[in-house]
Amino acid sequence: MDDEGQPYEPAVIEPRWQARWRDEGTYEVDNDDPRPKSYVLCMYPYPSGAAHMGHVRNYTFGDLLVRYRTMNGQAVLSPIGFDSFGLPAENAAIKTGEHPRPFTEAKIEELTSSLLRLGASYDWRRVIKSHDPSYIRWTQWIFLQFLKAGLAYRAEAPVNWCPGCQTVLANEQVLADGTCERSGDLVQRKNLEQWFFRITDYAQQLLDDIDDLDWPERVKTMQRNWIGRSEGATFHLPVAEREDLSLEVFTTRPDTSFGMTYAVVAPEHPIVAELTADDRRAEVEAFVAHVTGESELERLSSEGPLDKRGVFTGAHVVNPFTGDPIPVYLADYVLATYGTGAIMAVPGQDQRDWDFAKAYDLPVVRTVLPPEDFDGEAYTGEGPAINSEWLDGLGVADAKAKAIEWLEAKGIGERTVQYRLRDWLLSRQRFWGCPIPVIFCDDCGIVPVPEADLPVVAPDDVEFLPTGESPLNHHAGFLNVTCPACGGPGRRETDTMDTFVDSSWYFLRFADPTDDEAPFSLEAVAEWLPVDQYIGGVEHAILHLMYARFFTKALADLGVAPKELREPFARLFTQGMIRKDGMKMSKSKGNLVTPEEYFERFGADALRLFHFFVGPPQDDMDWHDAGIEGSHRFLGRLWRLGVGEAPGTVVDREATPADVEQDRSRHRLIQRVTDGYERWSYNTSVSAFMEFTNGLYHYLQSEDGARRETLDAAVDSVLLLMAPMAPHITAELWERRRGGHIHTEPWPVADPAMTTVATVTMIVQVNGKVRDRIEVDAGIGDDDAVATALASAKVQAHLNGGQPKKVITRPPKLVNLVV
RNA sequence: GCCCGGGUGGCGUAACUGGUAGCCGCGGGGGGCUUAAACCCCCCUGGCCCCUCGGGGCCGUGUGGGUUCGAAUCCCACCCCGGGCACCA
Repeated sequence: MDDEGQPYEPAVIEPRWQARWRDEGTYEVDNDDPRPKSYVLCMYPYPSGAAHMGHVRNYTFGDLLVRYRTMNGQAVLSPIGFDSFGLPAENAAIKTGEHPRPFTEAKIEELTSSLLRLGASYDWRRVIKSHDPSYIRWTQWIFLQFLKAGLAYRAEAPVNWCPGCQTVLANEQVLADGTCERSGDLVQRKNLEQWFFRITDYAQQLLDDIDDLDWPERVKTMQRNWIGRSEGATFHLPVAEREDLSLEVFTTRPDTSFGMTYAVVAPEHPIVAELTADDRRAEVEAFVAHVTGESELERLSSEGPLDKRGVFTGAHVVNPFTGDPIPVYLADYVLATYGTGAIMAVPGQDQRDWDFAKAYDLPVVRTVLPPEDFDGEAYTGEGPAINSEWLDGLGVADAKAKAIEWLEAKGIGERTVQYRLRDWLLSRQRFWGCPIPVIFCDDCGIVPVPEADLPVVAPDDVEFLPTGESPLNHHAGFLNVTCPACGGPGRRETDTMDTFVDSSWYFLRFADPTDDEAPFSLEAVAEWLPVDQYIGGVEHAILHLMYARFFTKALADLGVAPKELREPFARLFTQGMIRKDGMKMSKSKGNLVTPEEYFERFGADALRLFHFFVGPPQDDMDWHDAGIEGSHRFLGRLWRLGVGEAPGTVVDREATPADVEQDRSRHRLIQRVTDGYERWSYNTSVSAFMEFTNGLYHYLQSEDGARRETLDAAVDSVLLLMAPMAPHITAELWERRRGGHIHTEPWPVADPAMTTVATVTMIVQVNGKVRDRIEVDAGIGDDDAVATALASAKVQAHLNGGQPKKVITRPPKLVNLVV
């Protein structure tokens, strides 16, 4: 590039435009904006410092949509916030003794500057931070509404205790191998008083409403599986020789009840002590002690011999179907928390029951006739009932229905539905979270903090203990309060909320972020919600999305949110993960790649373009930066076109057929790119830009040169179409060429008359093999197509003088001659 | 084990409803510009074979079958990779 040229310098132009968008409030929208409304939201980030490539990918996709829809004349709500409570800040505090707040705020600053440097467009007036007292206040207020409505409750529950984090974990935070997702420690089991949200009240709604969501099918399936609805029956098995006692079981296969040859109870089940025969007591107690002392890992991984996993109680219950007494066992694989904590065992129809029966030498009775060629053990398939008296001959579904009718008629059981979904345990024994706003009083019990006293904010003068225990437990000023009900001495709850609580309503607050009368106004939420397009990582497919859906439904039912608002996110897009060397990119693995160096070397536009180009946005990608330079190179080509420094000749003339053809390809580009943006097919859109730009270089260097008017229209169209992808370079070139602000220009529209092509390459096949390609008129008919095909010497050579037996025509694209 | 995705050049990918497989880019090769290099511009680039150098033939989308005039695309079976769930009664 010579000194007189106008070099492409992203490091100069990008910050200038970023400052301008922020200072002018280009992407600020008011709630009474008259344009059609659209709400585009990327999942708000945990502020861990400067952005990494995962953030870049997420916010780049979101930003394209915001800018694209804005150019399409919509008022786009595009807010950003920070999920700023959480463990990393607290762990840092424990290490350094510094309070998590300044630490967190510094991280927010860093992340904000990365987002700005990326060119992401937000309404910066609406920023939300979970740890901000004005946000804490309303999170606590919502908690109190849930408490009032019975949706929040306190219960003693076996919990997952992480010894490393000194805290309780939700089931979701325990990995499949029984370790803590954060610390990697082995999770233990412990009984503690904890706060829960009654999400199970909404299990059926959460399940039903999945159907209407425009979400990836994969995510919908995960949610359905997580809720895990199963239909069946619960019924009572009277304990033999104990008039007063019965064992309640849940089964999905009441049709197989005649084959029930024993029953199994969870070791933690309250009935165990009463059930156990005296001569078995020692052994049973040893077993229970062993099982409850087991870590989650040991208990779940017990795949070995079953004879160590159960114990006979010495008691019998009566199978109400046969009237026969059957033995009762304890086994570690029966869960106290699912169903009734006890099961009927039908070894003939359930493989696990079969295995247990074999290990303990218990009888097997088949109640469904297996097919003749069946050579397995338990048979779980379809077939007529056998050995089942009045059910014999019925198919599975009919037998189920009849068995349930019988149970209900006898008054010993009923049809029931069970869900795998558990209530949401939200207590965390942490400091850096939203305090749970209740006070314990010896006289009044649990007393909610009066709404006027909110927010309850953790004190600053605290000392972080190396044990990891929350300093709130030792802060007298925070701990000791007067009971708001009786004025007597009270003690504050020191647990804080799971950070998923904060993220369960932030998208509502964005509609009305400074409201100090309510978490948000009904009107503001009605204007913007549901979110039209939610964008985030697939790792949040289950928990965050489930909790946010629950909150939305509960808040709507409580009248806090509009009653009609049943779902928070109408459309969801889950982008793929970025991996490095086959591993998930994460700070803890130390394989984070940050965008800063690329901003410097190639610019934000090149990095953004690379993310669009590298592959389909929903696919996982392995990080490699090989393509970024290519994106930068392409932007350089665009730049030279834009400033008139691309090689070739430009002339003023009346349009020649070649000029018209060039302009047609411009219209096809508009069509192709617009379609690509709608379909999230960004990689193909970039490829269309490159193809088109290559075409312009050829056009310029062609013998006749480029017609100025045609060329200008082509370049301007590319700039407009690329503005959502590469907002800085397009804005800069537009301003230099045309004046004004490209991002407030209307989206270009293709002229349908100009998107068609005059001639098409027709392929001619002989017996399905391509033998010739002939340029034909796009409007060619069957007969002409065949005639053209037969006229081809190449085709004739392959026909060997014979006549085709069959001719398939798909004019103007194809003729296939079959000999 | 069950439920989803996905296997296409050296690499990332494209091919929208079955109709030219490999667009675009990376990497590689060649040429131009330059005193030189970088940048930039142009051309070539799936494999094998033939060739009169213009081209021609065969093979080719994880494997094996099938449907069809025609299959990367649809069906069956299998292999591999990724993700989710996993004693849920």
